[in-house]
Amino acid sequence: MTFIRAPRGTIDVFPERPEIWQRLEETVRSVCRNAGYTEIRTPVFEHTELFQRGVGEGTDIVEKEMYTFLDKGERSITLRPEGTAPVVRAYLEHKMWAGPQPVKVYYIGPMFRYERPQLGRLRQHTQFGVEALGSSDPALDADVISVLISVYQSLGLEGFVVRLNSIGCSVCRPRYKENLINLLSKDVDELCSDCRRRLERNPLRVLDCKNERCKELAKKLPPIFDHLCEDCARHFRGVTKHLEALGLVYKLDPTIVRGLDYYTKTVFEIIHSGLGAQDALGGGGRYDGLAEELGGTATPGVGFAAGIERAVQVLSDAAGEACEDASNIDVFIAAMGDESKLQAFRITHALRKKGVSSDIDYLDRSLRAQMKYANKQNVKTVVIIGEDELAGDYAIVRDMATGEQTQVPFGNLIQVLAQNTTLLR
RNA sequence: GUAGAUGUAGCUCAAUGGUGAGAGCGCUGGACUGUGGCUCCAGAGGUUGCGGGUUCGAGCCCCGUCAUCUACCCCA
Repeated sequence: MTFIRAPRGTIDVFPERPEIWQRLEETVRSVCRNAGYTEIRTPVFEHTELFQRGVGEGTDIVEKEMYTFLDKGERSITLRPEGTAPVVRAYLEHKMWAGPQPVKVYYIGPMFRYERPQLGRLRQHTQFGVEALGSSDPALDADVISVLISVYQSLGLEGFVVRLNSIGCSVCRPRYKENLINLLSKDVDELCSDCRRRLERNPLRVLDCKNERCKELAKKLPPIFDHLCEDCARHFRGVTKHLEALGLVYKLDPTIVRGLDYYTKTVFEIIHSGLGAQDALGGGGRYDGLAEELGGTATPGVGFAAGIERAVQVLSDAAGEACEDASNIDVFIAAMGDESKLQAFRITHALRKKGVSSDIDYLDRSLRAQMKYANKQNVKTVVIIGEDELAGDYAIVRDMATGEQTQVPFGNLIQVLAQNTTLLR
């Protein structure tokens, strides 16, 4: 019988990491609340069609990365690979367009993609994100971007860069693509094999190829900024104007494209050098055509998604081993003998009711071993109870930092420990 | 889907094709019948990922397979 391991591309979060996760999630919630976003929780699985239509048939996500299966009712179900399409689905399904606009929501939850795992890439990972629906105001694009930045700033993270681009709309993007194809087709033989494929499927991707020769050719190509239609150009100027009004630093980058079909106009990424090849902490953009694509009323929207695991990675690198010595409990009660142990059990539970975290030995260990254990747990105060103490109606309270011990009558013990603990905290 | 690297104790790693596969850390116990950290002693813990092959003999060489890591494609 072989041992069952976690499936490929999944992880257990447990050593010191949960603390970073909690801090991150709390920060996301408070920053979002502060900016007027309310939480939305959508299902972890949806009808496969939602992603086929929303994310796009030609995308890698839909083409080869979805966890899709038939349920017992023969429905095709897919574990959500991303959060935007489900949120837009919920917006349409609950007729949120009939209420006050814009609708600003945020989410935190697991996403699933069937990929080969590597640094910063898992099959189940967690994203937080926001979506703002019902307005095409460029100020809203800037609002969304500012939330993303604020989360990392609030966490004290440094060294991230925001990259910004516009990929136009259904009017100007096809024209630009056509232009690229014309310009590149005479150099087809010089492109790498990937780019030759890209030229047919998504010419914009040639712009951010890592191949040296392709980069040279890409440099000669005109940036998309020069080819935006009047509407898109004006919108883009609006976004940069609002970012600058907040003093937010960004880098214009005509090479960023995005892997999902629904993006229009604004697209952006936030990257960090400590992440390896997958250097994006998060990314997003505007998706003015998505609601209609899903069969609903036309509704503009803008949002982003960011990876929790990736943020945890850079945060824990930054923190180093600083947060190692946190203890789980305030007071450990070491006891010898059946009667003392029963007394210790009572005291432990009485302490917990007072808000003092406390625990006892469950392995019938010697006093020495119990002390050793308490020390390993970084407990600040140990209470010692044996026959002598029971007979004398007191307990020994030991301060583990100084080694000082005092005798405290059982009658005062709870109160003394409670006071002690608040002082030590 | 493709490529490379790596699989030996709980962890990090040793071991020219040759005796019974070792060390450090960790864990448990003891020296100290009732007092942690330091020190010393002892103990537990291994199908060398799995399956074949070559060989008198394989942890080591060969083939296959699985897993992990990193990278490509692409993305959080």
